[in-house]
Amino acid sequence: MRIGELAERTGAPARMLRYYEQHGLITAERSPNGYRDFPEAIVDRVRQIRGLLDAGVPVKIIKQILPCLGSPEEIYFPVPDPEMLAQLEEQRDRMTRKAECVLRNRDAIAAYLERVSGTA
Amino acid sequence: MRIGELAERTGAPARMLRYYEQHGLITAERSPNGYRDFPEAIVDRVRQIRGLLDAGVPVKIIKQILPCLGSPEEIYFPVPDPEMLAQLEEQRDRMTRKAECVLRNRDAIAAYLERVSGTA
DNA sequence: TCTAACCTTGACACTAATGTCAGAGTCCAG
DNA sequence: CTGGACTCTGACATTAGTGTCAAGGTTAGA
Repeated sequence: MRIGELAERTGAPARMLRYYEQHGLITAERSPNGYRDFPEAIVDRVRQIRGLLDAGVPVKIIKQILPCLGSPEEIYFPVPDPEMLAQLEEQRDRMTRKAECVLRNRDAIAAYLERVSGTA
Repeated sequence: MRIGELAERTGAPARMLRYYEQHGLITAERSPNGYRDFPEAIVDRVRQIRGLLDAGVPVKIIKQILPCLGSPEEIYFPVPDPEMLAQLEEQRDRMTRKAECVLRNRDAIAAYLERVSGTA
């Protein structure tokens, strides 16, 4: 599919799709006319990227962790570089803390809303 | 306490503390010499701010939700503005989705690490 | 008293993620 | 075959969060 359709289906502006491609988050074939040609599967990938971005995970990190997610059959398990493994472990723990923090504060908001609605 | 001590105790550079003050996330008295004078309680507040920022919550939102968290006895429950309540509800749901997304991807990383360590 | 360490404000720079616009090529539909 | 819709690249603008530096005031200690 072309970039317009992908944009429409994912909600990501075409500008961002080019940006993601430029930064190696997604790849696209090129039609003879130079237009990007995305495979169907890219839709989910873009949704995942958007989710991670929205969750505050920066592009650099997403690029690192994307290969570990989805389509595991595509992965070679290419003698995992120990440095990268360390980064992944750190990232995992970081995301744990991040989630905890978000949930803690969400609960605080929820509690506040409870109190207010109870008062009303 | 002065800004240097606060910076040291929170890990936030003094530059950022001024930034937070400028954006209304924290407040400080002023000593006669013009130096900021922070109360003890600000330490936790700054830690909370840092946590939220690290979790990808922008300053604007933090400013909105901070009054709802901590020290509830300080809050007047000032006829909660319905528009703000709506924003808070949206923020709560947003944070739920955010946490889910982060956890989902963290689990994917964890699973990957499991596989690799199992293979090793 | 002088120096070092602290504080002040203000300015400039940078990165990440986006928006937007310009100029040019492509393609379909009338 | 022409106009409108789509695509391409590239450049510039913007916002948030930070880093850093300059020029100056304050203060504590040798």
